[in-house]
Amino acid sequence: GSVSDMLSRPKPWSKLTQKGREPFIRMQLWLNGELGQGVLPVQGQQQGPVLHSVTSLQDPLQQGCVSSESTPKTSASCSPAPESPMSSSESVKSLTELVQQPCPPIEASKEGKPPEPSDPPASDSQPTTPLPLSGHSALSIQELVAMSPELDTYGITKRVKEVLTDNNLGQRLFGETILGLTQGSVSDLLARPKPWHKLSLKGREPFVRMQLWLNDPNNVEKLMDMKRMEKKAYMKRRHSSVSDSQPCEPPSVGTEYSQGASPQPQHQLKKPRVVLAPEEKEALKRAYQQKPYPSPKTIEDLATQLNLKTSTVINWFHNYRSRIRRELFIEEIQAGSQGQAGASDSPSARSGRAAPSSEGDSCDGVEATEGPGSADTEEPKSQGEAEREEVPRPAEQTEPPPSGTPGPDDARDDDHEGGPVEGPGPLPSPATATAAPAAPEDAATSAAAAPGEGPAARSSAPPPSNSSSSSSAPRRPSSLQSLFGLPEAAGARDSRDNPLRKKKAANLNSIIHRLEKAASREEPIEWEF
DNA sequence: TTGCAGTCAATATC
DNA sequence: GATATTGACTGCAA
Repeated sequence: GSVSDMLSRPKPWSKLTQKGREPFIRMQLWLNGELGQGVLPVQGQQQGPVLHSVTSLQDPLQQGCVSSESTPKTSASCSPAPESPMSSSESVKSLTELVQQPCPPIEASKEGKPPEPSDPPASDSQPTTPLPLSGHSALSIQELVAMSPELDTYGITKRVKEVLTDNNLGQRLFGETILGLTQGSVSDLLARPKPWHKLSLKGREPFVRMQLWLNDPNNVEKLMDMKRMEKKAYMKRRHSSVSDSQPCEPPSVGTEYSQGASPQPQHQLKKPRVVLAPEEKEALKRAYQQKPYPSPKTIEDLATQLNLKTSTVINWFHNYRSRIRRELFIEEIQAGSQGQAGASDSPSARSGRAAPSSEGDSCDGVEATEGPGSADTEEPKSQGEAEREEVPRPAEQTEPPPSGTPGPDDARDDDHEGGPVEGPGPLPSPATATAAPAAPEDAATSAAAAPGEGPAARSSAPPPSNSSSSSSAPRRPSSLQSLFGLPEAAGARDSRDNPLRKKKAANLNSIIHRLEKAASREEPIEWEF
């Protein structure tokens, strides 16, 4: 409990008593690998211990050791520089410099063959995950991450994208070689980087790796070499398989399967990927608009109505929530850059242009369509998707309770009280649902059940007409605005704003949900919106 | 138990 | 062929 508390709500150093500082010193030492068994007598070390490992880290990096010289696996070539005692602040500072060091022009040099990205997770004593490109030992990426200053994730990804495209390097290669991630993850990461402060330690790792890679003067050259080698290997394989007449390509799955004889295990076990039909997605989205946090009952109902597995529905909600959140992050960065306000985030914000990952569908089609700044960056491609998504805006339905009532339950239907969800059959019309905020379940599931239904009708339908409705309608935008620091300007009603508003509203629901949870805990909490 | 972050990997799209 | 999307999974924290 203490640990949890300390990790989530650390006090500033200056406010800590001598005793209170102790755990932090221990943590710092532990991060540096200097605290082995936890038996360190810390008393009186307020000055902060020496962080040798950090100092040893930077040298390899600065010396271009990030990726070892040609003979890969020999970490020897990059032996860390001699340690020099350094105070923690000094260490951190130099690390900061290291990681933030501007990225030098990319050019080529010679190759270092990266160790396979699939480094096994390390154990405690042998600090973990070596930097992919590096042969150098001493440093674990975790250490670097832990000590790393705030990085401009957006800027980093932007630069990485530039370098990759400029040099015609693929995400797959980059991901597998440098980050130890798959192509899809890389794509996602590059398109939708989260702000540094929203990232967990693990989530920061790829960014630190990218930064290090950017700082490596030979980065491109090394990747190029990798590429060449891959190609060679590929050709080789090809040739050999051709000459063997029996290509090693996977046998047609279909035939394999039909053979009852020896059903091949590996393949068999693979579950086919579920692909949700557009109507199903629409229905789920509608349900989400109603309830971002549906109760198990609602989920089940949804699953039944859509003929999906409940786990699929659950997963869908998880993914959707989390992706919506991410969309918001980017928008914060894009939109908030000037309005310091919401921007909260990393300095990254500055670069106004965003490479908005156009995915129309992915997150509600929510992206980009905001009015002011982004009009020009708009991607027509997603239009269609976004368009069809005139779903009711979540906020309209799940508006935050005007007063501190139990209202927030709006965002989550814990109890399913309202619940005449039943009947997979003809469901209550969406309009009904909307009009009856009191029966959230109903709303959610009915939303699912009426995919084709004109959402417009609903969106235009009077919002939960409670007393505040009339005033709240116009008011809502502004509250959102203050929450997110995003301009909701004039055209608020303009349909073009819909996606953005929906997204914001959805997030608002989520916040409400969390607030609600927090409220029940009665602990002081710092909220970050 | 629930929600989330991070990721994989199949599939869709460019 | 490269990149984007997205359902599923793992591990962790509350």
